[in-house]
This record gives sequence, C-alpha cells and structure tokens, in this order.
Amino acid sequence: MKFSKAYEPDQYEPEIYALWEKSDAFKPRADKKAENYTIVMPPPNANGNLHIGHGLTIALEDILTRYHRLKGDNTWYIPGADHAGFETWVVYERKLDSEGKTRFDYSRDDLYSQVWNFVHEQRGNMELQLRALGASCDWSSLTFTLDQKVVDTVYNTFEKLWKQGLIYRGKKLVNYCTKHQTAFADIEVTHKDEKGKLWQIAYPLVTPKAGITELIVSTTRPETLMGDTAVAVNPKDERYKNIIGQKVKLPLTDRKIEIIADEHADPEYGTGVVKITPAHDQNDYEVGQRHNLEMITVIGFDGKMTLAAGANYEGLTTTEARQKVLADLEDQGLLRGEEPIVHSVGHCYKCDTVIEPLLKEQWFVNVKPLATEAINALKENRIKFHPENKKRVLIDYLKNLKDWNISRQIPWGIPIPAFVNIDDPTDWIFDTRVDQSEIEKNGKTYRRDEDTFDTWFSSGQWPYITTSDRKQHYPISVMETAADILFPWVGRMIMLGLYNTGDVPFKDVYLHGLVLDEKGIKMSKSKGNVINPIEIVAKYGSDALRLGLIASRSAGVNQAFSSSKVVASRNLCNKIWNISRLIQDMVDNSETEAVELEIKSNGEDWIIREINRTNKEIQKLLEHYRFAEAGDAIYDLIWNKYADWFLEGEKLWKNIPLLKSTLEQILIMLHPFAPFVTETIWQTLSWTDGMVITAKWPQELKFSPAKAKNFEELITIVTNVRSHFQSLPGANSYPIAFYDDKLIYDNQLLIQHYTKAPGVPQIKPEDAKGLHLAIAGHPNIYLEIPADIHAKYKANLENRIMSLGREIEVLETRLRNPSYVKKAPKELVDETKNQLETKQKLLDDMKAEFELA
RNA sequence: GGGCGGUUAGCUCAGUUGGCUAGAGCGUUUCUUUGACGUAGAAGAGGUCAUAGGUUCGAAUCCUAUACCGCCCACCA
Repeated sequence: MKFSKAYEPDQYEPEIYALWEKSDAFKPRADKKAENYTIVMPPPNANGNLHIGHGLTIALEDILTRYHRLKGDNTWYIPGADHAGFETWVVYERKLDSEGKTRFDYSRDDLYSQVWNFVHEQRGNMELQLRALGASCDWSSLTFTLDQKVVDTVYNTFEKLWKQGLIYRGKKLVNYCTKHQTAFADIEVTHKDEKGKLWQIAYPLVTPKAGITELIVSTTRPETLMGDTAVAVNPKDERYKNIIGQKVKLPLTDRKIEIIADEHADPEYGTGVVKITPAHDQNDYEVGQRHNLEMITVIGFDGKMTLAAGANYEGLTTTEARQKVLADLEDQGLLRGEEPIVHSVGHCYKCDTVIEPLLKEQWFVNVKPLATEAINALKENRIKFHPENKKRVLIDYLKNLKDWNISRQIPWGIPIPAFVNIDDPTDWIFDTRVDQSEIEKNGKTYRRDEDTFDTWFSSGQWPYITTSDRKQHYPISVMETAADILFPWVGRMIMLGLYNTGDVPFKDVYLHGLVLDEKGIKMSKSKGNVINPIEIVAKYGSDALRLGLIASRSAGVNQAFSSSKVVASRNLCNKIWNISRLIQDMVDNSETEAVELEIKSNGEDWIIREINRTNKEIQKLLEHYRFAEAGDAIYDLIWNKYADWFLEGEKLWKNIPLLKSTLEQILIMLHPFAPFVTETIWQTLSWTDGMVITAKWPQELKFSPAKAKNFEELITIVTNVRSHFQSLPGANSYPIAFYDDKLIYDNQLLIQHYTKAPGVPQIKPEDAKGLHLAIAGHPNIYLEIPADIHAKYKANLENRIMSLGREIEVLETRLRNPSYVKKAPKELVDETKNQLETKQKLLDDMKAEFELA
C-alpha cells in the first residue's frame, strides 16, 4: 500500500475490520498470568438498526476494550442481540395489521414462530453496523437473548425464586395498555402532566344523620363510579366522625356502599371525601385491601365498559362512558360542579395510550429481599459508579421498589414455565415443557400460562449468562450503558446477579447520557431530528464519529451531538495519516540503514518527554473513565507537539530510528480512539510487523530532562520572534543576532528553520543593534531591523511593558501579604518569588531596549 | 411534593483533591502556497467563570441563599 494525499476512510475500513476479525484479534488471550478484563455489550435490538446512542456506547466500550488489550489483559468484549420483546412485537403487530390480521387469528405458538422467522430474516444489519463502528468484540461469543442458555438460566432463576417463595401469582392492579393488550411494570409507564377536570358528585346518605344528607366526592374519573365499593373520610376529620359506618346510595346504580375511615382521605383536599374504586385505582386498591372491600371491574382489557358497569354503559369506551355518566348525573341533579385541574396521567411509552390500572392475575417477584441485598452491596461500595451520584439515586429507587410484575401478554418472548391445573385454578406448577400447551403430571392435566417474561427479567441476568463459559470473567469489569436504564436494567442486574451468584455482576458502572441533536433536543423519529451513525461513518469515517462523540462529553450528562467535533476528528485522522506519509517518505529516502536508537537533538528529548507524559496521562484518565480528556491529550500531542514542533525540526535531522519508534508509540496510543486509521497506517508503513490492535502499549523511552527543557526555551524564543515578525513590515526578512548564548549558538540552524529568518549570526556585544528581544534567560538577542522601522515599532512594545508591569504588581501584592508567605506551601511561595524575579529582569531588559535604538 | 444536574469565550463544552497568566473544538482577524497535511502552517483578538453573601493566605472549584434552564421519581382523589 502507498499513502495517498488524504486519508479516505471508506477505502480501508471494511478491509481492516475483516483483517482483525480473521486473525482472531478479538478473542481473549488464554494468558493465565494476565488480568481478565471483561465488558458485556448492552445487546442492541437484533432486528433493528443502530442509533447514535449505540455509536456512543460502542465508542466508549471499544476504547476501554482496545486499551486493555494493548495493555496485555485477557480482554473479552461480549456482543449481544436482543429479541427486544415488546419493541419487536409492536413492529410485528403493525405488520399483521397491514395484512388485515390480528394476534387473535393465531395461536401463541404460531405467533412465536412467525416472529422468530421475521426477526431472523431482518437480522444481521445490526451486527454489520457494529462492525462499521469498529467494535472489537468476540463474535464467537455473541449471545442472543432467546438462546437456549439464556432460557435455561432464566428458568432456573424462576424456579429458585418460586421455591423460595419469592415468586407469587396474584390478582393485583397492573398497568395495562388497552391498545397493546399487555401489562407493564411500573417503570415502563410514562407519566405526563395533563389538564383535566375535577368533578364534584353528590352521594346521598341512605339515612341522613347528624344533619348530613349527602356527601360530595371529587373525582377526575366519573366513569369508574359504577366500580365504587366505598367512600372514605379521614378518621380524624371531625366533620364526618358521626357518619362513619353509615351507607350512601351509589348514584346511577341500586347499590349502597359504606362510608369508611381511612388515612388515604385528605381532609384538606376538596370536601375531604373520596370515592373508593379498588379495581381501577392504585390507592383505592390499597384502601380496598385494608378494608376488605369488594372489587368491581367496570373497565375491560379492551378499554371498554363491562357489563358490571350496568347495561346502560356496557360496551362504551371510557371517554364515551364519562360523557354519559356526567350527563346522567346532571339529569339527576347529582353533579355539583367541575373545576380544571392539572394532574399526572400514565401513558404507554410506545403508543401513548392512557394506561389503565386493571385487575389481573400476574406473576410477581417479591423484590424486598433482593433489593435489600442490592442496597447493602451498594452501601458497601462493592460497585463504583460513574458518575458517582447515580449510586445514591439507585439506592433510593431500590428502597421504594414495589413488587415486580414479570408477566407480559405478548407472544414474543421467553414463555413463563408455569402451568395451571385445568380443574383447580389455584394449583400452579413449575415445568419447562413450554412447547406444549397442555401437559400431564401426577395424573392431572395442566394448561400452560400463555404469558411471557418481562425482558428485563432475562436481561437482568445478562452478565453471568454471557460469561457462563468463562466463569473467571465474572464479575465483569465494567457495565457501560445509558443512564436512562439505570433502574430497569442496572438495578435488576445487581439484584439478580447477587441473588444468583452471591457476587455483584460488575465492579464498575459507567453511565453515559443521551446524545441530543445539535440544538440540544432529544432525538426522536417523530421530530425528524434523528442522526444516523452509519451515515456519519460513511461521510467522515468511523474514527471521526468515535472521536467526535466522546469529545467534551462527561459521564451521565445528556449532550448535543456536534458535527464540528466530528469534522475536527476527521481532520486529526488526516493529520496522523500525513505525518505517517512524511515519515515513510523520509524512511524511503534515507540512504543509510540506521538501527540504533540515539537521541541527537534537544527537540528529541523534548518529544520523548511529551510522549511519556501523554502516555501516563492517558492511562490515568482512562482508569477514571475520562474519555474526552484522554482524547484531548492524544490530539494535543499529535497535532501541537509532534507535528508542529518535533516533525518540523526533524526535517533537518531525519533521525530515522527515532521517527519510527515515536510514530509507533503514537499510533498505539491513538489506536483505542481511532482504531481504523491507526491500523491502516500500521499496515501501510514499510517497517511495521503484525497489527497495531495486538501491539504492546508503549514503554517509556529515556531522555535528558535538561535538554527537553532547553527545547522548551527554544520554543519560547521562536514564538517570540515569530510574533515580532508577524507585526513588523518586511516580516521575516531580519536576521536574529545574538552574543554569549550557548543554546542559540548550538541551535542556529534550527532557529532559522523555525522562524524563516535569513540568518542567526553570532555578533560581538558592541555590534548589537536593532530590536532587543525580551526573553527570560536570554538577554542578548536582537532582531536586526532598520532604525526607522524600529522607532515606529517601539510604540507597540509599550503595551507589553504595561501588562508586564501589572503582572509584577500582582506578584508583589501576593508576597507582601504576610499570611500568604506564612500559610501557603513553601514551594508555591518560592515559585512566586522566582517568577517575580524573572519578570522584573524582563521588565528591566525591555526598558533597556527603549534606551538603545 | 421529593431528588438530581446545569449556568465558564460568539457557539458547543472541558476544567480530577481549592494554587501561578481559566482551556479545547468550531467560528473570527491578520499573515503564509516553507520537502506531509489548505481537512494546512504562523501570529492574534475574545471570559468581572449566572447573582449575592460566606469560609480561606488564595475560590470557576467548598458552604449558604436567589434567579433561570433541564432531567428523574412520587399513591396530586
């Protein structure tokens, strides 16, 4: 291969990925002495496409993976694919709908195999996209969330929970989406503030007492009135004390319901009387439990009124029923008013349908014992969080967690391995013969539960399922995922991981925020502001996307996507490409085959120092998950140090062994951040062996600190001269004369090269003329500019003298403060003194310059 | 109602346990076709770190209040 003028990522990326994959570079080494480093990918939807959030996830995880691989760890990055139960089901149901079919046209087994086929036809895209993003994951251990080993583990866990009494079947209020015909866990419900109305309705007392003939209740849901089985007042409420236990006539029905006393009724709110509808409201359900109330279901799973609501209302939608109930109450003179109200209403996160709390028999996990263990582990700091504050947020969530409904009424998922006796609905047994809808056991016939598991129940067991073939990799090193699934996923992995293995599932958690659009708005299909990562890869390259995504981003914070960062990153790739091109060119044109690594100039000591520093810095930053800063560090090294100063100087020396060695070091350090371009370069360079992906993280080279410091001074001198040249007429046409300065004497050529001055002559002190440069430690440097130009230019220098004077004043004030001198660390005070001295000298020099002319 | 973030250059954001002249990318001004790169090089301009107090020798950083913006949680009839 040869280096073209510009790096064109699309020409190399697929080939490079194939090279890695073919050579088993992604597989963990079987080195017993090395440390294990394990990351499990949050499994993307098997039949979906990756979005920009995946771009970020892969960027972060792959940087860690590649870094640890270079460091020599047994690095294992485990990919996954999610059957995405509900998501996929929604897509498939839409397809059925477009064919004029519904789920009720098929058996569950039919539907399951239909979706299975559908998913497998669609599958593969996502995996190709992961490759395009450069994920260096071990494809041979890809786990699909419906793989047998997943199902087996999930069944074992379910059975264990069941045997220990932590699973129970209960008829409780569940969050039900009447459109999708399934229940949800509390966490899956999206609450929104909405404008509604609060109606006042009169419930007449059967026997008026204590001067009270009727009770006014307030409700936002009059249509549930027919499901009322009590009205409640606060036991401490003096107004109603005497009528507790009396009955009221329930309007629109012929039922009489009791007035009960319960803390739930807030005396301050409305009239202080609340209607109790245990079958349709979570609070009322709890009141009902306390008072043993009857539960009447007036809304069905289809979202329509049931017969129990009365013949007049049966079959109406809730909205229609509300209108009719209000109208009927109005007719009977029982509607006593309405007022606008803003209240929070639960919605289906997928279709936005209002979630209906409905009574349904479901499987629940008693989470208390699991959550307690998890909270203990968190409090004992067995898992480190990035950002740290999310740990407390999770603890608070776990403390208040209610029992977890794990049943879903959708066919696409892991079937719940439970069967019910056809003759005894209370007789449930655990059995894994889920491929049969009826089984025989002990001479009795059992029918399969048609429901499937909540996907979080299975993915909550992900870390130990995926590492089951190499158990020494559990707990995994870090769980990197999106901050918005802290509760449903991270929390559940910790609970179930502890429950199943006794150990936490991961040592570290790194949570990333959302990638917002360029304006800082959440991306969504409906808003049309979605950025497709694969398009960015096609346009700017995979490395540019990766570097651009991690730039200026910190843990847990939502942040806008920045195309200018992507462009800047693309430019960096081009920069390192051209650096390599230049070095390859120098190598090709060098006559002698120098082998020994030898340092020949101050700039070489300096660049070695800078590389060493950056090496340490990157390691430290990555240990702390500071990706953006690590990216900045390598960017700065390559661009502002290696290219602008070191390479520029090497055009004079061409120290081939050092050029080769430093370039290799830089390529290795850049590799985690820009895997494709570094590998492409590695494969193109004439002298490199093997692949950079499996190279060894660079050892630090030795250098002379004094010489490195010298070069720093040269940089100051050069920059100073350039600055003058920039503002002088005639630009760089004036020689830089000096006397009695060894550093300049030894580097005349270099200074001339950097400044483009016509010459750097050594002169006698008495011949000094022109502009006297004011550089600390180098008092005898002159720009030989003609007297007339000099005279004019002097005015410009006054500004510098003024600002220097101000700086000196600040330092003097500080040192004049006795408590500063007494209390601040000695080094700091000494440094301040030093500085003051240097600046004072500089100021004197500059003033002397005025005398000269 | 409870909790968590944020407010730093024109824009998007960094800024580790308080410490020297507060950084980056983009944008912007001027100059430059030098043996790689114009997706470039060189030199600049640009910030009273939201506000008000406090702690400290020293505060963008710690504390208290205020304002505005964003997010999460919750059983608001």
